[in-house]
Amino acid sequence: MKLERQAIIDTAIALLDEVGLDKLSMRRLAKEFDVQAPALYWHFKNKQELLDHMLVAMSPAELRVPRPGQAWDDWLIERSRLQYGRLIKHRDGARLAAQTKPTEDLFPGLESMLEALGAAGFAPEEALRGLLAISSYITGSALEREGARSPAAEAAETPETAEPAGQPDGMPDMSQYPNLVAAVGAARDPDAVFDYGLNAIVAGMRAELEKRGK
Amino acid sequence: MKLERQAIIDTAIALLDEVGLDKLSMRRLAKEFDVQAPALYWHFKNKQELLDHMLVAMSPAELRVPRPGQAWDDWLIERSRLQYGRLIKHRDGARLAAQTKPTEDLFPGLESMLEALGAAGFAPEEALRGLLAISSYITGSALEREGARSPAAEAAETPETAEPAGQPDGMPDMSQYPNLVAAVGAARDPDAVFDYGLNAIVAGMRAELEKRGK
DNA sequence: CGAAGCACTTAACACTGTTAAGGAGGTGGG
DNA sequence: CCCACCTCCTTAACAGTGTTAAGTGCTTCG
Repeated sequence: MKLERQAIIDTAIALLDEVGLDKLSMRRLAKEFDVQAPALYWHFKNKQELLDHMLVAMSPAELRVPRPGQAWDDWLIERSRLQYGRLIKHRDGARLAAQTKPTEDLFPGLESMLEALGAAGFAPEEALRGLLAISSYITGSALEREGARSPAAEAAETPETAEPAGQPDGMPDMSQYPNLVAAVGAARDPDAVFDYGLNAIVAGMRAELEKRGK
Repeated sequence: MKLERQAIIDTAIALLDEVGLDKLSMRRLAKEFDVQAPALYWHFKNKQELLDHMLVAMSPAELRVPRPGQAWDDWLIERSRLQYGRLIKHRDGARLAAQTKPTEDLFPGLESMLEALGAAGFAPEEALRGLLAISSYITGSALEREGARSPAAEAAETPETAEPAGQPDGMPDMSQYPNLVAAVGAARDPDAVFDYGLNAIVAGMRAELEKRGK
């Protein structure tokens, strides 16, 4: 395989899916190209730069603008879902996003989105504020999702059938937490939780727009 | 200083503020106690366990329940702000939260909150869904905030030099991004951005409650 | 033919988390 | 009194990390 910038990025992403972020080392990545680790430093000045570009490669370039005739809120939700999907599609994708500061490669996409929202009636500051809130929410949700499992979901993992066996060691006494037990179902479907908050933020933006429209 | 579990956690947090997450090593922490690094492994089975407890120590134990007479939404917002504040108060606090899965130490707090929301009329699943969304939003926002700076704010400075063999982008020409430039002010005040999304999610919960109340 | 630059190698540095084995200090029991 | 035991820490070491410095073939060009 040829050793070029984009090839390295792609292979690194594939390797990330395979071994996870912790085991993704320069030496391990170099091995994928039958090359010594320092060779990578000719193409990237350090590991962080490589990670940055991996994240950019994961971020959707599509949907920077609504489809023809699509309402701004439908488009925003669709795009956010897509971005969320990209993050959780790759192993440790959110953790990667967490330790990577955004590069200026995102500027063009951001600009297009601001323009689209501007066409819908938003002032640039309003639009950016909404986009930032959504962006934070997306990475936070993806993070919580891949955090092995959310605490409530972990509680749900106790098989109902194991009840007579008593509490397995390490498992706390769930009867202390009746509300939590009753609520566990909500955490079972992380996509629903994500949509819930996403819709709320978009609704907030819509309210702002309507109020100002009057 | 005595070498006890809680003392280690507290010192580790202080050290985190001082040197940052990347430089927070077991050897460095041990030095704070005039002790060799492996001594810490008598108190914690590994570094991750220590990190977990650091995060718990940062999470607010107060406000698990509304003040007397306080409306549920005011309480929820206040508590969320508090938690957000705790995260950004410590250096790399959000990054720490990002690489730490929640432990069951959070169960009691969660249970109290579910109970409080239940008293306000929420079904357990609704309440948990809202809390999870808010929690995601908090860590995501804190993360984005400490990510040095938001992309737009970064655009405001830009003392960068050109890349060697990179894309022909060269120096970012900000005039290409008029909307972004116009919106930069919104990113200047991250607290306002945070409040914006937080209010939106809480408003979503309120709407759900009112709809069901009719 | 020689210079220049690219793309890589080998060797090494300064770290990291973590384990194994052992030793000092105190406590309790026979 | 002495030996065993437990707690808490030490020293030594392992396997691995990101990263830099110096050197080596290879291609391309003047």
